[in-house]
Amino acid sequence: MNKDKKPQQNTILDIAEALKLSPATISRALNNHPHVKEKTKSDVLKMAAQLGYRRNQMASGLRSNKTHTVGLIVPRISMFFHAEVITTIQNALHKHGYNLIICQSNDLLTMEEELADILYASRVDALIVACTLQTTDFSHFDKLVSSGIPVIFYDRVPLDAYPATFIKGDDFRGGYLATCHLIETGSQKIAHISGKLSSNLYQDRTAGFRKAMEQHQLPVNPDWVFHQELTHENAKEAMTKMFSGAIVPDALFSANDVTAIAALEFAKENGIQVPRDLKIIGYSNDPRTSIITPALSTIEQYPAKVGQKIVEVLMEQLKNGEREVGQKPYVIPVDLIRRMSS
Amino acid sequence: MNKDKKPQQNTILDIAEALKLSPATISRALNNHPHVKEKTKSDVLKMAAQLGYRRNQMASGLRSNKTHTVGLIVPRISMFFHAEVITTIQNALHKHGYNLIICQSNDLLTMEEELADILYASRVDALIVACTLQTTDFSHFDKLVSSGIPVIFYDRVPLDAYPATFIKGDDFRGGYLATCHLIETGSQKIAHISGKLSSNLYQDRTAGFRKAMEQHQLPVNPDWVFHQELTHENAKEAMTKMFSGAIVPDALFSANDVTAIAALEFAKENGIQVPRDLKIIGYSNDPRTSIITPALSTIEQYPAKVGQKIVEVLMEQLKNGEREVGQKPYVIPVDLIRRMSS
DNA sequence: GAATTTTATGAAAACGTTTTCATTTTATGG
DNA sequence: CCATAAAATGAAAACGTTTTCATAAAATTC
Repeated sequence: MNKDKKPQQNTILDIAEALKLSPATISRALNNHPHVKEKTKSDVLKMAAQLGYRRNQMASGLRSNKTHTVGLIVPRISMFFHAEVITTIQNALHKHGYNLIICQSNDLLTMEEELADILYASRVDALIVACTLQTTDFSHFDKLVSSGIPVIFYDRVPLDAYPATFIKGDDFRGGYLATCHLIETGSQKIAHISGKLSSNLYQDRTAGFRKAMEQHQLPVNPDWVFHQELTHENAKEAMTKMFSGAIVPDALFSANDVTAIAALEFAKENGIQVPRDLKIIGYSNDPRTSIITPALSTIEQYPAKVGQKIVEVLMEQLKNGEREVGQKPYVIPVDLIRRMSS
Repeated sequence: MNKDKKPQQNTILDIAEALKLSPATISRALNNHPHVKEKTKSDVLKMAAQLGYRRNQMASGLRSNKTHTVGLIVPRISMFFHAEVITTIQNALHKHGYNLIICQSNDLLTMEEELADILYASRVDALIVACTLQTTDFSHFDKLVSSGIPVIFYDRVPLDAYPATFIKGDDFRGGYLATCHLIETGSQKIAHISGKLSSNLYQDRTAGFRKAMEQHQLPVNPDWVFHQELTHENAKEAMTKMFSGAIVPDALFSANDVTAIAALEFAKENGIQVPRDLKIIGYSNDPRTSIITPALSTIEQYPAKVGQKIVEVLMEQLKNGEREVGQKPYVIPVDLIRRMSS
């Protein structure tokens, strides 16, 4: 059909020819190299605009080993928190002239490994990762790290020392705040549904929970603490177990919103009044929590701030080349969102 | 720090040397070229694996004008429907060895234009687009189209003839089904909150609405039909207007779920019983609709099917090179999800 | 077994930049 | 105004593939 009219892209040579300059000078001008006259620079820029010139990323990347592309691995983009973080990252990177390749691991370790490999092969300039919940070994990122490619972990980060940068929410404080809130509103028999302790997220949230209980001299009933995959089904099962006992809890701190929602459903189905008989608080401020009846209290994680920080740190590292390794994680504050369920 | 131990990537030349073959043969073997002996192929593949060889995308792309990367422009990845479509697309493309660059227009036309430009410059092999609601002019995609790059529009597609491929939900049927359902459950005075008619989505959904009304010989009250941005606030305003009149509607078909939720909130706040006094149906089957009380009826759009179809059509076009232009849009069926609000 | 076709390989150019090194031009100081 | 330093430009190589064209090796035909 319209195969003939391929409007071939103008190259640096076209600009060179038009201005009677060498391609080398054009390249320097376009890259704002200090050794080129101001007048020449502006001439080149003008001509480039006039010819609709667009740098060929691949040629440029091949020669300079820079792709101007950042990789991102995330469990699932449909998770509200991640969607927000990604949006912020993308908009910020865009301003700095970087592209973003977003990949989903579907929370599978094998997928995460494969993606790390692919993104390494794609020669991304940097990598941003929110790990799988099962990721405890990080050797699949070694290649990147030892090639000097900045790797930034956020949200779900390695537990032990790993030569990369970490940005995380204040999960300990989140757990602490949530639990204190339940206590302050009069609860004493508090249950806790959390995730597998292989992830820093749940280690910290649970630690915050225990700290608050201890501080208020409240006992933690081991039968009311769950560490399992945080699915709807698992949460309902846990609720069933707890509410078939002789003594039942009067409050629940769920380490994510999905399980808090499941718990609320369970309560409704079983005639348990929320918040009168059972107070519930979740984690993440998922949009659903504000819509369900009664609206769920939860912990706000400020995804936009997380995204902002990631890009800030990233640009710093890309500029300075060398990064300080082994430093403390950057911690983004969290806040309590109080609603009708507590 | 660890600058010294950059483990440089092995190239095609390393394989060539190891096997005493020429780089040309290696390249052909890796690309499964017919003119290379089976034995040689397997030798090369084995050695490539052994050396941990990964093709340099940029070199390959520069020479062959293929990036093995597909661009995607979407209003917002946090919209449930789009998140699901993207996930499907990504997983499918991944199996075919393609990368996906996901970009968000934030529903801004200027952003969409800029992104089309950037992705063109990035030499993506194909482009997938869900337009902005304001996009009525599509000339910013002309460059891509006339360069022979497959462009696939989905969900929000151009209204008039444009030489590209379209994949859309059956919005007319969705509007029709929703309205018929309201009528069949006993409603007669049906209101309709829709979006701006600049988008095919709302043209079609509204057309379906009108068709159903006409077929059942019910009048459409023009004061009860709104064409506005489908935000929470606008919906509440519309509801206020309608329910301050002498006659009030007994059912509402909202063209998206956000406004259906807003309408439900309005009803709750004003003591209007749903579904007794007012039946409500939304559109898209957003996760929130099943969680709100009463659960909202809505229209399921099967985002996974949409994603699947997109990739199917895309791979077809990438393989065959030439695409059939000006053909009918591919239409993905929709279904009614009946819940408590109707 | 020579002539021809088919199959498999190699040499070298090409893709569009960036960058090193060399060279020319301009500015500076005495 | 010459010597020198500084600034601006150019020539050419390089990045790692793919691909055209040529050639060598193997298979086929008579």
